[in-house]
Amino acid sequence: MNLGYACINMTLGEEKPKVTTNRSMIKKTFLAKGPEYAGELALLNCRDLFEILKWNKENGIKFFRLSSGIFPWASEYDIEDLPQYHRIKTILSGCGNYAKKNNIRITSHPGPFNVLVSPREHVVKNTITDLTNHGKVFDLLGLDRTPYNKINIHCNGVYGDKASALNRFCENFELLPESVKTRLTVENDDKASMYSVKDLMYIHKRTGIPIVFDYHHHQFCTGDLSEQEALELAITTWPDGIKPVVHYSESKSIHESNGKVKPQAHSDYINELPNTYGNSVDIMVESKAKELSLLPFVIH
DNA sequence: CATGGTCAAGTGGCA
DNA sequence: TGCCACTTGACCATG
Repeated sequence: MNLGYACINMTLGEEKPKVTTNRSMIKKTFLAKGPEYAGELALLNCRDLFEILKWNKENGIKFFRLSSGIFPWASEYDIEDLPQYHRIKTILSGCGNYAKKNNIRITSHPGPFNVLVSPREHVVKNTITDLTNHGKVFDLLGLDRTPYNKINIHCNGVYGDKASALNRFCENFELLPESVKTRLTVENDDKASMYSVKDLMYIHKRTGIPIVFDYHHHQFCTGDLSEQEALELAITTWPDGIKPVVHYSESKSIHESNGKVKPQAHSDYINELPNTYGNSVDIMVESKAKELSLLPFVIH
């Protein structure tokens, strides 16, 4: 079992200059400076990715979620056309080799704007663009084309007709490139009206993609399954030889005894690890304090 | 140099 | 109707 954290390393983020893979810019700046400047930021982001991977190795952390912001404004240009492309390619290749050599699992979680179930054509088109860029970056890293290196999304929409939406997911899945289809996973939601693990089984049966079980979300959208039932149903969707991933976080409102905070909000730290009921999984911990929150649980 | 207002994208839920 | 939360705070104009 490996514990992972998402996108940001707080420790390195406090160094000067700070180590981060999230350099970006507002639209106005992108329009003024163009993809060339985006490439400069991407190059720095990629260099810092290597620093974070080294930190992870030195601190016994073998699971990390890559930021979706590593290439700012990636939807507006082709990564291959950046003037820094060859340098970026070399660096990412080095990052991927380093991760593989040290058994660091890298995954990603593209944002809520990715809506493969949308009835609106331009939304699906934008989704395909963003997911394709994630697949490209994973290919540049030389990561496996399997859900070991997953690109994980939510459905992100119901439109009052879940069955139709699920169908659109499966139809639009076929429009994705192999770099994405081979890595894509889908995660249960944190709203009762949305998709439980049970709902997502329809997608798994039609496309074969695995389901990521989120413990925290499950509390708000059970699909009438117990935690153990939902977890183990999700686990059945993973291919042989690839350890399933689960997401774990604790409720901020419980940590702070504050009823005003939405129960869905994540806490800074975690008090415990989830019950895996004896199953072997990798656990992505989603907490505000990032790597700091999992250090107490990491065995060196 | 610190700080606060503002920031690409889609959707659902809530005041 | 408008804000917030979600993958993740970070950018940048102003003082």
